Order: sequence, then C-alpha cells, then structure tokens
Amino acid sequence: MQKKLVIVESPAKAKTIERFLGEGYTVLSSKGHIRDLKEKDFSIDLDNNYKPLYEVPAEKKELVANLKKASNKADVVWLATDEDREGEAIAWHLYEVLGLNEAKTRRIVFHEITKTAIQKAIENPRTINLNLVNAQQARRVLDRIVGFELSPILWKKIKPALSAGRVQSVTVRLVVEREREINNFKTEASYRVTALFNVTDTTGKNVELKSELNKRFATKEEARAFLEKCNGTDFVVEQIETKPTKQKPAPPFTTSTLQQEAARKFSFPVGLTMRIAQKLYEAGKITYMRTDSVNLSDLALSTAKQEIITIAGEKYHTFRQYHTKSKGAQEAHEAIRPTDINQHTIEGSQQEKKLYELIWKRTIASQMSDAELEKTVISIKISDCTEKFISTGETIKFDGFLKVYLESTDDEQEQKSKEMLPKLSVGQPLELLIAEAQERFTQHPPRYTEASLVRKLEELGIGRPSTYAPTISTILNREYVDKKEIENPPTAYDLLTLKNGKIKEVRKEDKATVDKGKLSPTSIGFVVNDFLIEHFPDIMDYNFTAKVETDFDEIAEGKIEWTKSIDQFYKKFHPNVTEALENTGKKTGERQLGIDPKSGKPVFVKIGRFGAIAQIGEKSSEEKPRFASLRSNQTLETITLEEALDLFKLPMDLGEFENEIMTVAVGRFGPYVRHGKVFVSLPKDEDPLEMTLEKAIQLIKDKRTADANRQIKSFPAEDIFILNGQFGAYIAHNGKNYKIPKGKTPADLSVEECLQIIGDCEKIKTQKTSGKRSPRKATTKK
DNA sequence: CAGTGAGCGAGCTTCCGCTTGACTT
Repeated sequence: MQKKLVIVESPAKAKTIERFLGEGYTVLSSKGHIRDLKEKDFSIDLDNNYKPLYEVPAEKKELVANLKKASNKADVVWLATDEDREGEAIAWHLYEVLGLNEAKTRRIVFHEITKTAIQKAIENPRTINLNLVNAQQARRVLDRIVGFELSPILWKKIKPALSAGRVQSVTVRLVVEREREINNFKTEASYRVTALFNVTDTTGKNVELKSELNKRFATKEEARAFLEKCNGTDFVVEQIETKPTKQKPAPPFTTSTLQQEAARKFSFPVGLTMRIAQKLYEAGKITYMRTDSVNLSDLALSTAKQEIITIAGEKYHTFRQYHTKSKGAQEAHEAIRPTDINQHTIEGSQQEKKLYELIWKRTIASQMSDAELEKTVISIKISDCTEKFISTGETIKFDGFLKVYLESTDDEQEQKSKEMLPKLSVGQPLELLIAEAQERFTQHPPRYTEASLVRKLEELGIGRPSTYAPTISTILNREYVDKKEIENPPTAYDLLTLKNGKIKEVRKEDKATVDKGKLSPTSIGFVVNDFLIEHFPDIMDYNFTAKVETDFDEIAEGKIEWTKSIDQFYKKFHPNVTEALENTGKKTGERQLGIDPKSGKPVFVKIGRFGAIAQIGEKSSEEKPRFASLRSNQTLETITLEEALDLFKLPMDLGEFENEIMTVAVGRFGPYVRHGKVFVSLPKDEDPLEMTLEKAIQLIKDKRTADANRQIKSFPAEDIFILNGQFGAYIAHNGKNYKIPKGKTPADLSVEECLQIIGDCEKIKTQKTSGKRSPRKATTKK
C-alpha cells in the first residue's frame, strides 16, 4: 500500500485532518515557518541581487528532521499549508528543505476543515505557485531591510536597543499623533437644555415626558434668556413622527473584531484574548483564531440555521453571507466560530467559557433576522420661539438577532435612553415642570486602547491577524507607549434650573474619572517618532504598507520580478539611511523649560542614557549640571518648569528613626522611602514630595509585619527558610529558591525534607541542562 | 532592585509573519 504524508501548518489541524482521511495517511505539521533569514544577521546578499540567506533555526531542527524522515518514507507528499502568501512560502521551504521532487509532491489547499472539503482538495492538487512564493520573499526581505537598517540608526542617534519597523513605527505614530491632538485640544463650553413635562396621554392618564432642546447655547446669558422665555409660556405638541427602522446583526468574528469585542465586553487585553482563543482552538472548540475572513462554511451555515429554528423559530432565521471588506485580507481561513454550533456553552475556565459564549452568540446572531424597531420623535413647539423641544423614543417590534447578541460600541458618550414614549396627539398642550440648562464641555478625542488601535491598524491594512497582539506587546516593551491609568480631574459646571417660575443657578462638579488601559506615548516614543518622520517620511506614511502590497500583488501575478521591485525600493531608501547617519547629530528631544529661579541657570529636559531627564545648568559651564529622572507619568513634551524643578527636591531627608536617617526618593521602580538598608515603595497615590517622617515610619513598620508574615518556618542553622511568595510557598536556601512539590504542606516540612527537596531540584536542574545541550551540540556538528 | 547622565570602546541590541510550547518560587 502507498504511504501518504500530508503536511499542514498547525498540529491541531493535523489531528482533525488525520481523523477525516483515515488509513494510509500520516498528517504532520510544520508549526509555521521552518526556515527564515538568520536571526542576528542582515542575511540579504546585496551584491548578489538581494539573495536571501535562509537557515533552519535551532528550535526547528528536530521537527525538520522528523518531517524529513517521514517524507523519505512516503510515496506521496501533500503540502497542505494555508492558501495565502505565507502558506505558499512555507510549502516551498518544505519542498526545498525536505529535498522533495515534483513527481512525489502535491500542493493542496482548503479553507474549511470538513471531510468533503479535504477529500475534494486531495483530488485536485496543483504545483507550488512560485510567483506567490516570490511575493512572500519580497515581503520578508523588505521588512528585514527596513527593520535592520533603521534600528541601528536609532541606537546611534537616540538610545541603544531601540527598534523600528514597517508596522511598529506607524503604530507608534498613531498613538503619538492622537496624544498631540489631545494636547492641542481646546475644550468649548455650551449649554444643553432639557425639560420635563407633565402631559395627559390618549388614555387620559397623567404622565411625564423628557425632552431636549434642539439647540445648545454658547453662553450662560443666552441660556438664561431662553429659560426666562420658557417661564410661563405655552408648550404644544407640534408633530409626532414614527418610522420603522431595522438593525442588522454584526458579521461573524475575525481576529480583530474578536479582540475588540472581548475588550469592550470583558476588558480583556488583546494578548489575553488570543491566549484563551488558542486554548479553545487546541481543544477543538472553535475554528482557527487568526483569520481576516468573515466567511462561514456551508456546514456552519446549515447547522446555525437548524439551531436558530430550534431555539427561536423559523422567522428568526435569515441566511446571510458576509464578505470581507478589510484591506489586504487574504482569507485563508473561515471566520472564528464554534466548531459545534449545537454547543451553547463549554467546560473550562471562567475566561474560556465567557469567550466561547461570546463567539457562539456572535456566530448565531450573524445568521438571524434583522431586529425591527420603531422610532418615535415628538417635537414640542414653544410659543414665540424658533427652538423646539424634541423627545425621541424607540420600541422593539421584533427582536430578531437581539434575542441573542448585541455588539458593544466604543462610544464613550452616555447612551441616549431608548425608552418608549407615551401616546400623545398633535396640538395638545403640555405643562412644564422643570427646565434645566447645564453647561457641557466638548471632549478631546479618546486615547487608543489596545483593541481600538488594532481596529485602526486593520482599517489601514497594516499588520496581520497573527501580529496584532505581538505588535502591541512590542511597542509596550520598547517603552514607546505606556498603558497606564490617566486621571481626569473633576470638572466644575454651571447649572440653571427653572422650576416653579424661578430660575436658580448653582455650581456643580462632575466626579474625577480614571481612564484605564489607555495608550499614551512616552518621551522616547515622541522623540523616535519625530526622528523617523523627519528622515523617513515614506516609511512612516500610513499608506506605505498599502503601496507595497500592490507591488507584492504584481509579483504574485508574475508581472514583475521580486528582486526588481526590491531594488527599486532599496535604491531610494538606502541613501536616506546614509544621509541620516552622516548628517545628523544626536537626537535628544532637548527642550528648554525656563530658568531656575534659585541658581539663575537654564532648565532643560532631554533623553539621556537611561531615559528622560531634567537638567539644571549647562555642560560647558564651570559647575557641573544637576540631573534628575522624569517620573513615569511625565514626558518631555508636556512637563512644565515647575514640575521639573520639583524633581530636584528629591532625595529628601525626612528625619531620624531608630538612629537612622530616613529619606524619600524616586528610583527605577518608582518613589520609595529608605531607612538604613531597608527600602519601601510608596503606595501608588502617594506623592513623594508630601511624605513626612510619621508616614514613612508607618511604611517601615508595615513592611516589618509583612516580612514577618512572609516567613512560614525557618531553620537558621541550615540557612533554610520557608517563605510565602508571589506564586505560593517556596524554600529559600543559599541565595536560591526551590519549589515545594505538590501534596506537601509547607508548614509541616522538616529540615530533612527541605534538604531532600533542595537536593532533588539540583539534580533535575543539572539533568535538564545537560540533556538539552547534548542534542544541540550533536546537530551543530553535522 | 532602589545610582546612574566624563569619555572611550567592545559587544550587544533590531524586522514581520507563520506557528506552538516551556515556565514562572
């Protein structure tokens, strides 16, 4: 019997497919790319027409060896990698590295994992599309050129270990430009007028009606004048308009919409959403989670239909086929959906359950009928006024998909109440109970969240489903952007109230709010961004990716050679690199804030070796300048002279406690109090400049009790301590930490048992390290 | 882990897209 080998990208997919194919077939996976440009080397031969120098990375050697063994034994090898640029390239690398030949190799693709789809694919093989492979090589080489030529410029001109790239740098740009919009935003005040009426409805009952004026007033005087006009005048129902509207369900999830909705509904960071989705995928609960497609398989469409009819009835079902709108989508997979649509819930962690149910609801809702609504607008005429009061209401005539699921919105404005309005008739009078004119302020555009930034990237066609979450991690790890709580101070506003014929004015205050999980640029982020925009405007253009994608498409269609396309790019790009290296000095983002009133010396802020610093005095002067690091919530761009001068008040002596001096200062890990050799971090909301001796003593005392509780048991003679740590109890000995095996009660351990555990751990460690090293050495020898 | 920013130089850092583990005391 013939031996048949199928290679796919994902192990989970391999398992499923093996089940469908049955006897005679072995299905293995490549786990993504098996070969790439060398990790730490430019690896593009510029003297040899951009020839890429590929290597199998160390961690893939074993896997490749196993694939080679299997393919040598096989009579036929099907390369079933994804149907997109990257998938085609993986197939080609497999072909090359495994030493396959045309006679025994078949290239197949499928977009859904069903028995019929797979069998059909097996029956319709093709050969590897080298044009598509070359489009991928162009993509890969371009990204390497951009990343590995730009990053070193930043190391020289700004700070070591920074990075730049086609995707990450424009991502940072989005955050930087939004922050500047916010900084330049001028809030404007206006007066919003609302009214509460008493009215008799068509059944003769007395009811209340809320209404809002169709105009806002720019000044308090105008608002007051209007309320005076309202006082004692007549109000009449002028018009009642009802119109039916429809609401459509949202399409099934793609990676980016899943990330957005999990963020809105559960506040999940995008990385968490992906980790949970990966678990669900590996357990066979959902289809592939890195996709840009909204397409559902025929099987999914028909089971969804049955399910909807069972749970809600025939009229709730509407057959819908969705089409991807996002730029550069490659649609190698289905939308994200439950593999088994009959299953409404699953077993698993709370987070897994939540995410699964969200996916289930979204999938089901996407095949349900439109919701039918009726919108009612009542306009109220005010005697002798051109302005009108307007009441709007909405009622659901048929819930349709709303029975299951409603997509959330990012809109932070208060949701307008969608209540039912009373039945009234045109011409009837209303009695005004209260009218209020409230001062409102325009809001600056919102900072991006992880998820809203991903949405923007997708909109611009920048990045891919597999890179959205990692890109966010990169710009956070490089400290170009910060995810932190941003406090909005309380805002005071004026409120005019007309009641019982009198107008009263009060000053009120909205509570302070805290923005959580919002992204804002750091000082480094600002400086790197400005440098790149100045010298590499083409790369930093939001349309750069879209432009190169059209080149890649032409390569894929065989219209142009990939090396020619890269050459055109490089000939323009590289001179910019040389120019930036040769003709620019250090870029520090230096800014003079003013003069220090004490010394009369100038005060600067700039990027130093370890980040943003403030500086008093100049280097050239006789006296050395003084330096102080900026706090994590300050940036070069926004810090004021006063705030900068405050930084120099630290470290500050607080006084003595137990014959030791106490100081307060700000270190690498934030503000702290020091007492001799003991350090204690300040609580989050505590301002170091407000620190007193009393508060500092309390902090030290608190730390002492915490330390005492930390210790479960100790054998000082043997230098063994059983301590409570972040991840539970552990043993500390000779400067090292050891895990306590499961099933042991930490408090009951004896010295002997502890020594036993320490001995065992040491043994395992040496085994692990030697075991890992030997095969690697063996492979490198070959 | 709780500074640092004199200057020099060696040696290091870096991209995007595919994929899944190993692993926290």
